Amino acid sequence: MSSAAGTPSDCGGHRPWQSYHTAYTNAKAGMEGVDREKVQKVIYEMSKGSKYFENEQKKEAITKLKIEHLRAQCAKLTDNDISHFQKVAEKKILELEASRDLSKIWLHTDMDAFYAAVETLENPSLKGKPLAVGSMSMIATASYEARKFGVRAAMPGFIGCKLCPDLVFVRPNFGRYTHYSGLARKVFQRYDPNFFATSLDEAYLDITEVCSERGITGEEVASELRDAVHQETGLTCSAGVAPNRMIAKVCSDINKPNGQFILPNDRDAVTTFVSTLPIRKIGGIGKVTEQMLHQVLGISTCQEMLQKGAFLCALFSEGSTDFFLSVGLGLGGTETPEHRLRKSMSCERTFSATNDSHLLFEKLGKHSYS
DNA sequence: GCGGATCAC
DNA sequence: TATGGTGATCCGC
Repeated sequence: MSSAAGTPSDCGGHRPWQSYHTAYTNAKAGMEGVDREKVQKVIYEMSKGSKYFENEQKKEAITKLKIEHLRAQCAKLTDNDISHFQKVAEKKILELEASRDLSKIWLHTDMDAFYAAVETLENPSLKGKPLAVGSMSMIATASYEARKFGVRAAMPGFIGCKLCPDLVFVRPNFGRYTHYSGLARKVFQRYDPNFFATSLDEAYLDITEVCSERGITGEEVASELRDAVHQETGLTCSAGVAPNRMIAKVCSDINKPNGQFILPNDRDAVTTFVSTLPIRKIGGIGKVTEQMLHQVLGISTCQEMLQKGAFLCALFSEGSTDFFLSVGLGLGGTETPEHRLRKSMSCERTFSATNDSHLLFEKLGKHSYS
């Protein structure tokens, strides 16, 4: 199985910070000129030895085991197995291709550094300053000025301070974000009354109708909508336009902030787009899945999902392979999903680590009904 | 079924 | 000093 050889992981060497990757060490909009090596080192130095760090390492060890297991399974495959799964994959790809729908135009919008932008709007003295909305424990959103220092959402504030000593902190004011979110949604409503929001600052719009009714392109709708959002909220947003939601979401990130990217409803355009697209850009593929697919099968781009289709079918569940092959074809989300009700509600709070059984029993008592 | 893992925001 | 909260889904046991 030499074709599926992963990259040798050069971990635990003399530059240990290079192998410590957290959710916020990823490339993101606004991080272009950042000295990644330096940021990595600071994060590592400040994390090293903490309980959090230990837990991260434990989780990494589990991922490593999973990868070993998948590699072993891979090595067991006979030529017969492989040609069998090759046929399975080809059949599946044909089925998926037959389901391709290029008749819809989807738009994904994403407000730029939303919480930080709202706080700056409410308090203009913050303009131009590196700003973190959150606390010393957790940063919810970082302004673009802060991102230049490597400060990012989901990073603990004390590390942000180390990276950017002049970092200004503002506590989150969710009432404000809800208000501005409502203003933006009023705009979305005009372009698609059935639009659906995935968070306060993101939404998907099916703009097929508005395009055909007004005889305008997706690009024109995106410009107009972003203009209107700016007029009515004072905030900027970015947009992506594509034949399905999966790709539209990727597109909205390309020219962030205050930009847009349009992918035409054309099969070639879509396949060319996914041919070099890193799988990590796709919603649903996170740090772990990326590592597994890369280190077991050598997959980095969406297109490689198709080339390694037989191995995907051999190693993963039907649901997973369907998803992976769809990613390879650039398919995903053309129908408007039916409105679904929330299935659960919860409320939790983290308390500081303790071994004190008295404190723990007290917590337990407060939270039990009996 | 349930709990753990993964993912997103 | 210090690494979140909420909701969903999938998978293996």
